[in-house]
Amino acid sequence: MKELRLFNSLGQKMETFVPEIPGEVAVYVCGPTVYNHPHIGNFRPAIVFDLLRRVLLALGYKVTYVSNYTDVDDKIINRAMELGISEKELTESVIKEYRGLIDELGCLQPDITPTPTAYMDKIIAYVKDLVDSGHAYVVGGDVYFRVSSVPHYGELSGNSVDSLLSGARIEVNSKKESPLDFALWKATEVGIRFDSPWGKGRPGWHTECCVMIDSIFKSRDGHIDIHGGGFDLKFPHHENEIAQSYAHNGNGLATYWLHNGFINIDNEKMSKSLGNVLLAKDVIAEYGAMAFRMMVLSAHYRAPLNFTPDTIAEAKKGYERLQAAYRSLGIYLQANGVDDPSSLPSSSLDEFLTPLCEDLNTPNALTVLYAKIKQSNADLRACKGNIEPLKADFAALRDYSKILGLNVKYPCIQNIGKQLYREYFDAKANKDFAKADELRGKLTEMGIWMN
RNA sequence: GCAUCCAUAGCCAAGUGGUAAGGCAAGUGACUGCAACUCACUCACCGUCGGUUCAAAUCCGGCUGGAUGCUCCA
Repeated sequence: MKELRLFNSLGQKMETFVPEIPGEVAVYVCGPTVYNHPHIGNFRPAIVFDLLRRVLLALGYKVTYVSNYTDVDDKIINRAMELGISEKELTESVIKEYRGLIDELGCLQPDITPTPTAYMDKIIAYVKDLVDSGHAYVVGGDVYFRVSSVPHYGELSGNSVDSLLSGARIEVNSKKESPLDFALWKATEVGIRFDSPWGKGRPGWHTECCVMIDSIFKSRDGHIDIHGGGFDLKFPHHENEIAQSYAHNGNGLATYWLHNGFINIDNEKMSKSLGNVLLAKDVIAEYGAMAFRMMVLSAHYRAPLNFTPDTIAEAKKGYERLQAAYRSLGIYLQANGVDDPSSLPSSSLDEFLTPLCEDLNTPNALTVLYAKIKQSNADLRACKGNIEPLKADFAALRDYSKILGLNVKYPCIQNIGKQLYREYFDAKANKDFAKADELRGKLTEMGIWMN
Protein backbone atom coordinates (compact mmCIF):
# COMPACT_ATOMS: atom_id res chain seq x y z
CA MET A 1 0.00 0.00 0.00
CA LYS A 2 1.31 3.43 -0.94
CA GLU A 3 2.51 5.51 1.99
CA LEU A 4 0.33 8.42 3.03
CA ARG A 5 1.86 11.30 4.93
CA LEU A 6 -0.22 13.81 6.85
CA PHE A 7 0.53 16.94 8.80
CA ASN A 8 -0.54 16.24 12.35
CA SER A 9 -1.65 19.34 14.24
CA LEU A 10 -0.84 17.40 17.38
CA GLY A 11 2.91 17.88 17.37
CA GLN A 12 2.91 20.16 14.31
CA LYS A 13 4.74 17.88 11.96
CA MET A 14 4.41 15.57 9.00
CA GLU A 15 3.87 11.94 9.93
CA THR A 16 3.42 8.71 8.05
CA PHE A 17 -0.16 7.58 8.41
CA VAL A 18 -0.47 4.27 10.23
CA PRO A 19 -4.00 3.26 11.19
CA GLU A 20 -4.61 1.56 14.50
CA ILE A 21 -6.26 -1.39 12.78
CA PRO A 22 -4.40 -2.36 9.60
CA GLY A 23 -6.41 -1.56 6.49
CA GLU A 24 -9.17 0.25 8.35
CA VAL A 25 -9.57 3.94 9.08
CA ALA A 26 -11.91 5.67 11.49
CA VAL A 27 -12.51 9.33 10.66
CA TYR A 28 -14.56 11.94 12.46
CA VAL A 29 -15.04 15.44 11.08
CA CYS A 30 -16.70 18.19 13.08
CA GLY A 31 -19.82 19.17 11.21
CA PRO A 32 -21.85 22.36 11.17
CA THR A 33 -24.22 23.82 13.69
CA VAL A 34 -27.44 23.77 11.73
CA TYR A 35 -29.16 27.05 12.41
CA ASN A 36 -29.16 28.88 9.08
CA HIS A 37 -28.46 28.41 5.37
CA PRO A 38 -24.95 26.94 5.12
CA HIS A 39 -22.28 29.37 3.93
CA ILE A 40 -19.31 28.50 1.76
CA GLY A 41 -17.03 28.26 4.78
CA ASN A 42 -19.01 25.25 5.95
CA PHE A 43 -17.98 23.34 2.88
CA ARG A 44 -14.23 23.70 2.89
CA PRO A 45 -13.90 21.00 5.56
CA ALA A 46 -16.62 18.97 3.84
CA ILE A 47 -14.67 18.99 0.57
CA VAL A 48 -11.20 18.66 2.08
CA PHE A 49 -12.07 15.67 4.22
CA ASP A 50 -14.15 14.14 1.45
CA LEU A 51 -10.98 14.26 -0.60
CA LEU A 52 -9.06 12.59 2.22
CA ARG A 53 -11.72 9.90 2.32
CA ARG A 54 -11.46 9.33 -1.44
CA VAL A 55 -7.68 9.13 -1.26
CA LEU A 56 -7.90 6.59 1.56
CA LEU A 57 -10.37 4.57 -0.50
CA ALA A 58 -8.13 4.77 -3.55
CA LEU A 59 -5.27 3.49 -1.42
CA GLY A 60 -7.40 0.49 -0.51
CA TYR A 61 -8.46 1.32 3.04
CA LYS A 62 -11.83 0.52 4.48
CA VAL A 63 -13.05 3.87 5.78
CA THR A 64 -15.68 4.70 8.36
CA TYR A 65 -16.44 8.38 7.95
CA VAL A 66 -18.51 10.13 10.57
CA SER A 67 -19.57 13.77 10.60
CA ASN A 68 -22.09 15.29 12.96
CA TYR A 69 -24.83 17.88 12.68
CA THR A 70 -24.91 19.94 15.86
CA ASP A 71 -28.58 20.42 16.59
CA VAL A 72 -28.47 21.82 20.13
CA ASP A 73 -27.07 25.32 20.46
CA ASP A 74 -27.99 28.86 21.45
CA LYS A 75 -27.84 29.99 17.86
CA ILE A 76 -30.41 27.37 16.96
CA ILE A 77 -32.72 28.36 19.78
CA ASN A 78 -32.51 32.04 18.92
CA ARG A 79 -33.05 31.46 15.25
CA ALA A 80 -35.99 29.13 15.87
CA MET A 81 -37.62 31.75 18.09
CA GLU A 82 -37.06 34.37 15.41
CA LEU A 83 -38.76 32.20 12.84
CA GLY A 84 -41.47 31.08 15.24
CA ILE A 85 -40.81 27.39 14.65
CA SER A 86 -39.46 24.60 16.82
CA GLU A 87 -35.77 23.84 17.02
CA LYS A 88 -36.46 20.47 15.47
CA GLU A 89 -38.21 21.98 12.46
CA LEU A 90 -35.33 24.38 11.96
CA THR A 91 -32.52 21.85 12.28
CA GLU A 92 -34.26 19.30 10.09
CA SER A 93 -34.73 21.78 7.29
CA VAL A 94 -31.13 22.98 7.47
CA ILE A 95 -29.80 19.42 7.58
CA LYS A 96 -31.87 18.64 4.51
CA GLU A 97 -30.40 21.61 2.67
CA TYR A 98 -26.90 20.69 3.84
CA ARG A 99 -27.24 17.12 2.60
CA GLY A 100 -28.40 18.36 -0.79
CA LEU A 101 -25.43 20.69 -1.07
CA ILE A 102 -23.05 17.89 -0.08
CA ASP A 103 -24.36 15.90 -3.04
CA GLU A 104 -24.08 18.82 -5.41
CA LEU A 105 -20.51 19.50 -4.36
CA GLY A 106 -19.47 15.98 -5.20
CA CYS A 107 -18.95 14.85 -1.63
CA LEU A 108 -19.85 11.37 -0.51
CA GLN A 109 -22.41 11.42 2.28
CA PRO A 110 -20.83 10.41 5.59
CA ASP A 111 -21.39 6.84 6.69
CA ILE A 112 -22.91 8.12 9.91
CA THR A 113 -24.26 11.60 10.72
CA PRO A 114 -24.98 11.72 14.45
CA THR A 115 -26.89 14.52 16.15
CA PRO A 116 -26.56 15.38 19.85
CA THR A 117 -30.32 15.21 20.44
CA ALA A 118 -30.25 11.55 19.48
CA TYR A 119 -27.43 10.88 21.94
CA MET A 120 -28.80 12.77 24.92
CA ASP A 121 -28.95 9.75 27.24
CA LYS A 122 -25.38 8.88 26.44
CA ILE A 123 -24.23 12.46 26.88
CA ILE A 124 -25.80 12.62 30.32
CA ALA A 125 -24.27 9.28 31.29
CA TYR A 126 -20.86 10.46 30.08
CA VAL A 127 -21.05 13.66 32.08
CA LYS A 128 -22.15 11.68 35.11
CA ASP A 129 -19.12 9.42 34.70
CA LEU A 130 -16.87 12.46 34.72
CA VAL A 131 -18.52 13.83 37.84
CA ASP A 132 -18.25 10.47 39.57
CA SER A 133 -14.59 10.13 38.74
CA GLY A 134 -13.77 13.61 40.01
CA HIS A 135 -12.95 15.10 36.62
CA ALA A 136 -16.01 17.31 36.76
CA TYR A 137 -17.98 19.16 39.42
CA VAL A 138 -21.50 20.45 39.81
CA VAL A 139 -22.26 24.06 40.66
CA GLY A 140 -25.92 24.90 40.82
CA GLY A 141 -27.37 23.18 37.80
CA ASP A 142 -24.15 23.46 35.81
CA VAL A 143 -21.43 20.89 35.40
CA TYR A 144 -17.88 21.95 34.68
CA PHE A 145 -14.84 20.00 33.62
CA ARG A 146 -11.89 20.25 35.98
CA VAL A 147 -9.05 21.01 33.60
CA SER A 148 -6.46 20.58 36.32
CA SER A 149 -7.48 16.91 36.59
CA VAL A 150 -5.82 15.94 33.32
CA PRO A 151 -2.18 16.30 32.28
CA HIS A 152 -0.90 18.00 29.16
CA TYR A 153 -3.80 20.40 28.68
CA GLY A 154 -2.90 22.71 25.79
CA GLU A 155 -0.86 20.10 23.96
CA LEU A 156 -2.80 20.39 20.70
CA SER A 157 -3.08 24.16 20.45
CA GLY A 158 0.38 24.95 21.76
CA ASN A 159 -0.98 26.77 24.77
CA SER A 160 0.31 26.20 28.24
CA VAL A 161 -2.03 26.23 31.21
CA ASP A 162 -0.08 29.13 32.68
CA SER A 163 -0.29 31.30 29.61
CA LEU A 164 -3.97 30.53 29.19
CA LEU A 165 -4.57 31.53 32.79
CA SER A 166 -2.66 34.76 32.41
CA GLY A 167 -4.51 35.59 29.22
CA ALA A 168 -7.91 34.67 30.59
CA ARG A 169 -10.55 37.36 30.52
CA ILE A 170 -12.21 38.59 33.63
CA GLU A 171 -14.78 35.94 34.30
CA VAL A 172 -18.39 36.91 34.61
CA ASN A 173 -19.02 33.40 35.74
CA SER A 174 -17.21 33.05 39.06
CA LYS A 175 -18.84 29.73 39.83
CA LYS A 176 -15.98 27.90 38.17
CA GLU A 177 -12.97 26.71 40.12
CA SER A 178 -10.68 27.86 37.34
CA PRO A 179 -11.24 30.12 34.36
CA LEU A 180 -10.02 27.28 32.15
CA ASP A 181 -12.77 24.90 33.24
CA PHE A 182 -15.46 24.50 30.63
CA ALA A 183 -19.11 23.58 30.80
CA LEU A 184 -20.19 20.00 30.22
CA TRP A 185 -23.76 20.73 31.12
CA LYS A 186 -25.49 24.02 31.48
CA ALA A 187 -28.74 24.76 33.29
CA THR A 188 -31.07 26.71 30.99
CA GLU A 189 -34.43 28.40 31.14
CA VAL A 190 -35.03 29.14 27.49
CA GLY A 191 -35.50 26.91 24.48
CA ILE A 192 -35.09 23.21 24.08
CA ARG A 193 -33.76 21.54 27.21
CA PHE A 194 -33.43 18.11 28.67
CA ASP A 195 -33.86 16.42 32.04
CA SER A 196 -30.69 15.48 33.84
CA PRO A 197 -29.53 14.56 37.34
CA TRP A 198 -28.56 18.25 37.68
CA GLY A 199 -31.84 19.69 36.52
CA LYS A 200 -33.09 20.85 33.15
CA GLY A 201 -30.50 22.09 30.73
CA ARG A 202 -28.34 21.47 27.69
CA PRO A 203 -25.04 19.72 27.11
CA GLY A 204 -21.83 21.59 26.33
CA TRP A 205 -20.65 21.60 22.76
CA HIS A 206 -17.31 19.93 23.44
CA THR A 207 -18.95 17.03 25.18
CA GLU A 208 -21.34 16.27 22.36
CA CYS A 209 -18.64 15.36 19.86
CA CYS A 210 -16.77 13.28 22.43
CA VAL A 211 -19.80 11.25 23.33
CA MET A 212 -20.78 10.61 19.74
CA ILE A 213 -17.29 9.41 18.93
CA ASP A 214 -17.21 7.32 22.08
CA SER A 215 -20.55 5.70 21.24
CA ILE A 216 -20.02 5.10 17.56
CA PHE A 217 -16.50 3.79 17.99
CA LYS A 218 -17.16 1.87 21.20
CA SER A 219 -15.26 -1.16 19.95
CA ARG A 220 -12.14 0.99 19.63
CA ASP A 221 -12.50 2.49 23.11
CA GLY A 222 -13.60 5.71 21.52
CA HIS A 223 -10.24 6.21 19.89
CA ILE A 224 -10.19 7.08 16.19
CA ASP A 225 -7.45 7.47 13.63
CA ILE A 226 -8.24 10.88 12.19
CA HIS A 227 -10.11 13.82 13.63
CA GLY A 228 -10.71 16.71 11.27
CA GLY A 229 -12.21 20.16 11.34
CA GLY A 230 -11.59 23.83 10.75
CA PHE A 231 -8.56 25.61 12.18
CA ASP A 232 -10.72 27.57 14.58
CA LEU A 233 -11.76 24.38 16.32
CA LYS A 234 -8.27 23.60 17.57
CA PHE A 235 -8.85 25.65 20.64
CA PRO A 236 -10.85 25.29 22.71
CA HIS A 237 -13.05 22.70 21.04
CA HIS A 238 -10.57 19.99 20.16
CA GLU A 239 -8.36 20.71 23.14
CA ASN A 240 -11.33 20.13 25.40
CA GLU A 241 -12.33 16.99 23.55
CA ILE A 242 -8.88 15.59 24.19
CA ALA A 243 -9.08 16.50 27.88
CA GLN A 244 -12.45 14.79 28.25
CA SER A 245 -11.29 11.72 26.40
CA TYR A 246 -8.25 11.36 28.62
CA ALA A 247 -10.47 11.71 31.65
CA HIS A 248 -13.18 9.35 30.46
CA ASN A 249 -11.39 6.79 28.28
CA GLY A 250 -7.76 7.22 29.14
CA ASN A 251 -6.79 8.04 25.56
CA GLY A 252 -6.29 11.17 23.50
CA LEU A 253 -9.33 10.57 21.25
CA ALA A 254 -7.50 10.57 17.92
CA THR A 255 -4.06 9.79 16.57
CA TYR A 256 -4.02 12.37 13.78
CA TRP A 257 -5.56 15.83 14.05
CA LEU A 258 -6.11 17.63 10.75
CA HIS A 259 -7.25 21.22 10.44
CA ASN A 260 -8.26 23.04 7.29
CA GLY A 261 -7.70 26.75 6.72
CA PHE A 262 -10.44 29.29 6.31
CA ILE A 263 -12.08 30.95 3.36
CA ASN A 264 -11.60 34.70 3.13
CA ILE A 265 -13.66 37.01 0.99
CA ASP A 266 -11.55 39.55 -0.87
CA ASN A 267 -8.82 38.92 1.71
CA GLU A 268 -11.11 39.65 4.60
CA LYS A 269 -12.48 37.27 7.15
CA MET A 270 -15.96 36.11 6.25
CA SER A 271 -18.16 37.19 9.10
CA LYS A 272 -21.60 38.42 9.85
CA SER A 273 -20.31 41.66 11.25
CA LEU A 274 -18.55 42.47 8.01
CA GLY A 275 -21.69 41.50 6.16
CA ASN A 276 -19.76 39.46 3.63
CA VAL A 277 -21.05 35.96 4.32
CA LEU A 278 -21.60 34.06 1.11
CA LEU A 279 -24.21 31.35 1.17
CA ALA A 280 -23.31 28.12 -0.52
CA LYS A 281 -26.52 27.98 -2.50
CA ASP A 282 -25.91 31.43 -3.98
CA VAL A 283 -22.32 30.71 -4.98
CA ILE A 284 -23.36 27.42 -6.53
CA ALA A 285 -26.18 29.09 -8.42
CA GLU A 286 -23.84 31.69 -9.86
CA TYR A 287 -20.70 29.68 -10.61
CA GLY A 288 -21.64 26.02 -10.31
CA ALA A 289 -20.85 23.53 -7.59
CA MET A 290 -17.90 22.04 -9.44
CA ALA A 291 -16.31 25.46 -9.86
CA PHE A 292 -16.43 25.86 -6.11
CA ARG A 293 -15.00 22.42 -5.51
CA MET A 294 -12.22 23.12 -8.00
CA MET A 295 -11.46 26.37 -6.21
CA VAL A 296 -11.14 24.57 -2.90
CA LEU A 297 -8.83 22.01 -4.49
CA SER A 298 -6.67 24.67 -6.09
CA ALA A 299 -5.11 25.63 -2.75
CA HIS A 300 -3.52 23.45 -0.15
CA TYR A 301 -6.08 22.58 2.51
CA ARG A 302 -4.13 24.15 5.37
CA ALA A 303 -3.61 27.47 3.60
CA PRO A 304 -6.19 30.23 3.70
CA LEU A 305 -8.35 30.30 0.60
CA ASN A 306 -9.30 33.64 -0.83
CA PHE A 307 -12.64 33.86 -2.55
CA THR A 308 -12.96 36.55 -5.18
CA PRO A 309 -14.91 36.66 -8.44
CA ASP A 310 -11.57 36.10 -10.19
CA THR A 311 -10.45 33.09 -8.22
CA ILE A 312 -13.71 31.24 -8.62
CA ALA A 313 -13.97 32.17 -12.29
CA GLU A 314 -10.49 30.78 -12.83
CA ALA A 315 -11.43 27.58 -11.05
CA LYS A 316 -14.52 27.31 -13.20
CA LYS A 317 -12.39 27.50 -16.32
CA GLY A 318 -10.14 24.76 -15.04
CA TYR A 319 -13.08 22.50 -14.37
CA GLU A 320 -14.54 23.24 -17.79
CA ARG A 321 -11.29 22.30 -19.49
CA LEU A 322 -11.39 18.96 -17.73
CA GLN A 323 -15.03 18.43 -18.55
CA ALA A 324 -14.53 19.40 -22.22
CA ALA A 325 -11.57 17.09 -22.72
CA TYR A 326 -13.33 14.21 -21.02
CA ARG A 327 -16.46 14.75 -23.06
CA SER A 328 -14.60 14.95 -26.35
CA LEU A 329 -12.81 11.70 -25.64
CA GLY A 330 -15.99 10.01 -24.50
CA ILE A 331 -17.80 10.92 -27.68
CA TYR A 332 -14.89 10.18 -29.99
CA LEU A 333 -14.36 6.75 -28.45
CA GLN A 334 -18.02 5.87 -28.88
CA ALA A 335 -17.92 7.04 -32.47
CA ASN A 336 -14.98 4.73 -33.00
CA GLY A 337 -16.22 1.47 -31.62
CA VAL A 338 -15.93 1.80 -27.85
CA ASP A 339 -19.52 1.41 -26.73
CA ASP A 340 -18.98 2.02 -23.03
CA PRO A 341 -15.91 4.17 -22.33
CA SER A 342 -16.79 4.32 -18.64
CA SER A 343 -15.90 0.66 -18.29
CA LEU A 344 -12.42 0.94 -19.81
CA PRO A 345 -9.76 -0.54 -17.53
CA SER A 346 -7.99 1.79 -15.14
CA SER A 347 -4.51 2.99 -15.84
CA SER A 348 -1.85 3.50 -13.20
CA LEU A 349 -2.77 6.11 -10.63
CA ASP A 350 0.65 6.28 -9.07
CA GLU A 351 1.78 9.59 -10.55
CA PHE A 352 -1.49 11.20 -9.56
CA LEU A 353 -1.67 9.77 -6.05
CA THR A 354 1.91 10.69 -5.18
CA PRO A 355 1.22 14.37 -4.48
CA LEU A 356 -2.04 13.56 -2.75
CA CYS A 357 -0.18 11.22 -0.44
CA GLU A 358 2.04 14.12 0.60
CA ASP A 359 -0.45 15.75 2.94
CA LEU A 360 -3.16 16.05 0.27
CA ASN A 361 -1.20 18.30 -2.05
CA THR A 362 -4.06 19.04 -4.40
CA PRO A 363 -2.31 21.86 -6.31
CA ASN A 364 0.33 19.38 -7.41
CA ALA A 365 -2.30 16.77 -8.17
CA LEU A 366 -4.02 19.34 -10.37
CA THR A 367 -0.73 19.88 -12.17
CA VAL A 368 -0.78 16.17 -13.06
CA LEU A 369 -4.40 16.51 -14.09
CA TYR A 370 -3.72 19.51 -16.33
CA ALA A 371 -0.85 17.69 -18.00
CA LYS A 372 -3.19 14.80 -18.70
CA ILE A 373 -5.82 17.10 -20.14
CA LYS A 374 -3.25 18.65 -22.42
CA GLN A 375 -2.00 15.26 -23.50
CA SER A 376 -5.55 14.07 -24.14
CA ASN A 377 -6.31 17.02 -26.35
CA ALA A 378 -3.08 16.57 -28.27
CA ASP A 379 -3.64 12.83 -28.67
CA LEU A 380 -7.17 13.36 -29.86
CA ARG A 381 -5.95 15.82 -32.47
CA ALA A 382 -3.16 13.53 -33.64
CA CYS A 383 -4.68 10.08 -33.33
CA LYS A 384 -5.79 9.56 -36.92
CA GLY A 385 -8.15 6.76 -35.95
CA ASN A 386 -5.76 5.03 -33.56
CA ILE A 387 -7.78 5.11 -30.38
CA GLU A 388 -5.46 3.15 -28.11
CA PRO A 389 -3.80 6.21 -26.54
CA LEU A 390 -7.21 7.82 -26.20
CA LYS A 391 -8.50 4.93 -24.18
CA ALA A 392 -5.72 5.36 -21.66
CA ASP A 393 -6.21 9.13 -21.59
CA PHE A 394 -9.89 8.73 -21.00
CA ALA A 395 -9.43 6.21 -18.21
CA ALA A 396 -6.90 8.48 -16.51
CA LEU A 397 -9.16 11.53 -16.64
CA ARG A 398 -12.05 9.44 -15.38
CA ASP A 399 -10.07 8.02 -12.45
CA TYR A 400 -8.40 11.32 -11.52
CA SER A 401 -11.75 13.07 -11.54
CA LYS A 402 -13.25 10.45 -9.30
CA ILE A 403 -10.55 10.84 -6.68
CA LEU A 404 -10.89 14.62 -6.78
CA GLY A 405 -14.66 14.29 -6.58
CA LEU A 406 -15.09 16.33 -9.74
CA ASN A 407 -18.17 15.17 -11.61
CA VAL A 408 -17.48 14.81 -15.30
CA LYS A 409 -19.75 13.35 -17.90
CA TYR A 410 -20.17 12.62 -21.56
CA PRO A 411 -23.33 11.94 -23.51
CA CYS A 412 -24.25 8.52 -24.84
CA ILE A 413 -24.41 9.12 -28.58
CA GLN A 414 -26.56 6.09 -29.44
CA ASN A 415 -26.45 4.31 -32.79
CA ILE A 416 -27.75 7.33 -34.62
CA GLY A 417 -24.85 9.36 -33.31
CA LYS A 418 -22.33 6.75 -34.31
CA GLN A 419 -23.85 6.66 -37.80
CA LEU A 420 -23.73 10.44 -38.16
CA TYR A 421 -20.11 10.52 -37.00
CA ARG A 422 -19.16 7.85 -39.56
CA GLU A 423 -20.75 9.97 -42.26
CA TYR A 424 -19.06 13.08 -40.91
CA PHE A 425 -15.59 11.53 -40.93
CA ASP A 426 -16.21 10.19 -44.45
CA ALA A 427 -17.43 13.53 -45.72
CA LYS A 428 -14.37 15.26 -44.31
CA ALA A 429 -12.07 12.65 -45.78
CA ASN A 430 -13.71 13.21 -49.14
CA LYS A 431 -13.49 16.99 -48.71
CA ASP A 432 -17.24 17.24 -49.00
CA PHE A 433 -17.33 20.24 -46.66
CA ALA A 434 -20.93 21.14 -47.31
CA LYS A 435 -22.04 17.78 -46.09
CA ALA A 436 -19.58 17.79 -43.19
CA ASP A 437 -20.92 21.16 -42.05
CA GLU A 438 -24.45 19.89 -42.25
CA LEU A 439 -23.58 16.84 -40.17
CA ARG A 440 -21.69 18.93 -37.67
CA GLY A 441 -24.75 21.12 -37.35
CA LYS A 442 -26.93 18.12 -36.77
CA LEU A 443 -24.62 16.66 -34.15
CA THR A 444 -24.40 20.02 -32.41
CA GLU A 445 -28.16 20.25 -32.41
CA MET A 446 -28.37 16.82 -30.84
CA GLY A 447 -25.96 17.95 -28.15
CA ILE A 448 -23.35 15.36 -29.02
CA TRP A 449 -20.82 17.38 -31.00
CA MET A 450 -17.29 16.62 -29.81
CA ASN A 451 -16.09 20.13 -29.00
C1' G B 1 -0.61 40.74 25.81
C1' C B 2 -0.29 35.16 24.89
C1' A B 3 -0.67 31.27 21.13
C1' U B 4 -0.78 29.06 16.05
C1' C B 5 0.08 30.06 11.03
C1' C B 6 1.31 32.91 6.64
C1' A B 7 4.25 36.66 3.19
C1' U B 8 6.68 33.36 -4.06
C1' A B 9 5.30 36.96 -11.15
C1' G B 10 -0.55 41.38 -13.04
C1' C B 11 -3.74 37.44 -10.42
C1' C B 12 -4.32 32.23 -8.16
C1' A B 13 -0.72 28.78 -6.32
C1' A B 14 3.24 24.50 -5.47
C1' G B 15 8.17 23.95 -3.96
C1' U B 16 10.93 23.66 2.88
C1' G B 17 19.08 23.36 1.78
C1' G B 18 21.71 22.50 -4.35
C1' U B 19 20.64 27.76 -8.74
C1' A B 20 11.96 28.77 -9.09
C1' A B 21 5.82 23.23 -10.79
C1' G B 22 1.07 24.27 -12.63
C1' G B 23 -3.18 27.42 -13.76
C1' C B 24 -5.58 32.37 -15.21
C1' A B 25 -4.51 36.81 -17.90
C1' A B 26 -1.08 38.72 -21.78
C1' G B 27 2.08 38.20 -26.22
C1' U B 28 4.00 35.25 -30.44
C1' G B 29 3.42 31.11 -33.50
C1' A B 30 1.14 26.33 -35.35
C1' C B 31 -2.92 23.22 -36.83
C1' U B 32 -7.67 23.89 -39.57
C1' G B 33 -11.84 24.35 -45.89
C1' C B 34 -14.45 27.80 -42.22
C1' A B 35 -15.88 28.70 -36.89
C1' A B 36 -14.90 26.94 -32.25
C1' C B 37 -11.76 23.94 -29.72
C1' U B 38 -6.69 22.56 -29.39
C1' C B 39 -1.28 22.55 -29.32
C1' A B 40 3.81 24.99 -28.98
C1' C B 41 6.80 28.99 -27.26
C1' U B 42 7.60 33.65 -24.13
C1' C B 43 6.68 35.86 -19.17
C1' A B 44 9.80 35.69 -11.15
C1' C B 45 16.79 36.40 -8.55
C1' C B 46 10.84 34.05 -3.97
C1' G B 47 8.23 41.06 1.87
C1' U B 48 12.70 43.42 4.31
C1' C B 49 17.46 43.45 7.21
C1' G B 50 21.08 40.36 9.25
C1' G B 51 23.09 35.28 10.54
C1' U B 52 24.40 29.87 9.64
C1' U B 53 26.30 27.09 5.19
C1' C B 54 30.65 25.33 -0.10
C1' A B 55 25.33 26.24 -1.22
C1' A B 56 18.89 29.30 1.30
C1' A B 57 12.73 30.99 -1.46
C1' U B 58 13.85 26.69 1.70
C1' C B 59 17.29 26.79 8.49
C1' C B 60 17.93 30.82 12.67
C1' G B 61 17.01 35.94 14.55
C1' G B 62 15.14 41.19 14.02
C1' C B 63 11.66 44.27 11.37
C1' U B 64 7.23 45.17 8.42
C1' G B 65 2.55 43.36 6.78
C1' G B 66 -1.53 39.73 7.14
C1' A B 67 -4.94 35.46 8.94
C1' U B 68 -6.92 32.85 13.15
C1' G B 69 -7.80 31.50 18.32
C1' C B 70 -7.65 33.04 23.65
C1' U B 71 -13.88 28.99 26.71
C1' C B 72 -19.94 28.23 24.93
C1' C B 73 -19.04 34.43 22.14
C1' A B 74 -20.57 37.34 17.46
